Amino acid sequence: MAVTMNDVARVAGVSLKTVSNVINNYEFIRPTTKQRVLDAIDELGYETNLTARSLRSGKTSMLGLVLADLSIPYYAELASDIMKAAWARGYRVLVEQSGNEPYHEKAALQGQFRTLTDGLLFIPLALDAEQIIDAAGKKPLVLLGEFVQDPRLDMVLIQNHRAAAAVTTHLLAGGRRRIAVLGAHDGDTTGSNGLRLEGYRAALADAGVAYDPALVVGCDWRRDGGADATARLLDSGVEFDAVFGLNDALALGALHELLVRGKKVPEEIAVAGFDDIDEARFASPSLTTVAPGRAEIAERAVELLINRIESMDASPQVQQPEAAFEVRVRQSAP
Amino acid sequence: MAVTMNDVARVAGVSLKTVSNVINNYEFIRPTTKQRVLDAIDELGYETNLTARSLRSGKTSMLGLVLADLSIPYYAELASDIMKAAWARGYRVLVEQSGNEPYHEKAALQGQFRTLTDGLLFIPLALDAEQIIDAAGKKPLVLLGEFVQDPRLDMVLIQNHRAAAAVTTHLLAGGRRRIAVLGAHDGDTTGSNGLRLEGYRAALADAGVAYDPALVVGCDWRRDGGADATARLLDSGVEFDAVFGLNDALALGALHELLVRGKKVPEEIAVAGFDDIDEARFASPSLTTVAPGRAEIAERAVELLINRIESMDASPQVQQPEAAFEVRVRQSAP
DNA sequence: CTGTTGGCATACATCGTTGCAGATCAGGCC
DNA sequence: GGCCTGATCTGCAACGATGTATGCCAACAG
Repeated sequence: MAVTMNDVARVAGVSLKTVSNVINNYEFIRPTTKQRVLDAIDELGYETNLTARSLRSGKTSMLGLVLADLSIPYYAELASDIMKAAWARGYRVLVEQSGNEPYHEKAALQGQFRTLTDGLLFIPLALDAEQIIDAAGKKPLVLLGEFVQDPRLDMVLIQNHRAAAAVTTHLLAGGRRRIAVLGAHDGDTTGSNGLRLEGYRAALADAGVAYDPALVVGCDWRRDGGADATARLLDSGVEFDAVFGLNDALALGALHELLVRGKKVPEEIAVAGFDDIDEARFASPSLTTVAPGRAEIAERAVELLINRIESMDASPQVQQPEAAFEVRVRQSAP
Repeated sequence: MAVTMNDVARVAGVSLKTVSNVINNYEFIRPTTKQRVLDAIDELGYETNLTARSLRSGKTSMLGLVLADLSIPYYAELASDIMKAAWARGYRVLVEQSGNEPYHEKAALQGQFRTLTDGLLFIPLALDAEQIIDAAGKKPLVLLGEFVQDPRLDMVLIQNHRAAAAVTTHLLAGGRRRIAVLGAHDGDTTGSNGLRLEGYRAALADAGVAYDPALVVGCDWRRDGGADATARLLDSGVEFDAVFGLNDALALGALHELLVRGKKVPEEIAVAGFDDIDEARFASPSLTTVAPGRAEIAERAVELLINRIESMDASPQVQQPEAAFEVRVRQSAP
């Protein structure tokens, strides 16, 4: 039913392969022939069947992207950047939502899904490095966001530790001494939660402020997690003059809860987050946070992955570039 | 290099076609044979090459989704729902960002991209019905969100008019009489902007409140558009006691600007939006808005599209189901 | 006139599957 | 025994493109 190269060839009066050559910009084609083919393509409305091309060439020109859920703003914004970066290089992106479940993450790493892509960008949340290495096939894989960090894997690093320290230092500079942390448990040292918590502790130590585990509250990295944790903190009677949400969703949830409880932000309690999602600028008060270099992360990750794809053999050396971060000071913690 | 059915067949000691039959759950296979094949698949780590299957079968089991940008929360949340609905039916979703540009929208409708999908979900922003019909190929197409509405096209309808009227009525019931509208120009009657504006006017008329064009401010449907428009409104000296953002981003932008300017919300000025994005619940004050039935829209659209795909010939009748809406009353306009 | 070169076009095999049309074989029935 | 039925398995030809090898012809050198 669809128009094929064969049809075009017949109309143009050339062989099928010549049509293929025209489409692929083969050098040695007489201009007149080329024009005849192009006219035929136009006339018939021919479009190359990418499926067939993929089968023959072994490349799909698609990248897989595995993340928890697009309804989470940080991932959505990152996905948007990634798609633009990939597009600019002639690749499309096939998104797979893992829902943060190990089962789905593993399925995405192994599953048939992989046969549709030339390589995979993966934001691991539930699996650890060992499991990822076990599950991953031989196709190129680049990790993002480093809940996981491992010398055997390509990844683009967020400077969790230093960025978190920078935010904490900013809060300390504002005179805050009792800074609550939302989204980690006392003792976490790995993953984004652990690294950010460590950054926080390092900043405290630098400033000579004591670390109080009572100020550290674990919860889901979502708005309602942040709100709940803040409520618990307030109810517990622990004193604090600032809240550091380990991501913006947590901070925004905290902000909401504080305002509901009649606390003045930032006068009584300052609030800071991590990620600089769009929403942070428009919260009331606007949210102080740290931008982890999202666009740069997307760009680097896509670039790294495509390099791996297009030169499979070369450079077996693992790469782990770091993105630059920047503290964005706004009203919630001036 | 990759393991193929042929390899599996050799190991299992059966024909290639039998392997295929096992994979496709062909009925008449001796259990022992089936087991032998499954064992071989396991042993070799065979995975079906979906590209080859697509070529042979003519189906890709992928749906295209064209929207402006995933960094816009409403689209991201809708995309997430659509992907889940599609997944549940054995389809994947290939997202294409149009950036709200006619050129990109047209490319997405026609381009080679379509050869990778069995059908398309399309949220048109820049093209009108005529252009869409011209550009679209013969593959199934379902429109969402109806900036465009046309009897020749399948689509899932948002009840723009009635939902906007309901929100307006809610504001009126709260005693507001000077309700500013952000995101439409006086006189708009088509598209989401026009339909929502008409709903607003209808509600005013019902309540016997005069319509004042000075209260209607056009702008980009984004947070900063809403903030700017609100600033202009305040500066212009026009009196108003409520703001109705034609989507939540506008309303949140307005909310932000009002608070920055020291206005009390909702005491002095009430704010309401449209979409019920996640963020609305966690704004401070939380945002009154109308939920257009996002999950239902996603579900219906995917269902409709897949029905079209799987029975191309049947039911040439255009379908345009309507999703149920619901006003969500929160603090910004109690 | 023959041999070589280079531009241009073609034929054929092939990528990994699935649809179609048998082939084979055991069991049941007359 | 011959024939039919239905379960089980197989071979061949596609799907629509591209890589490789090669053919053909004009131009040009010897």
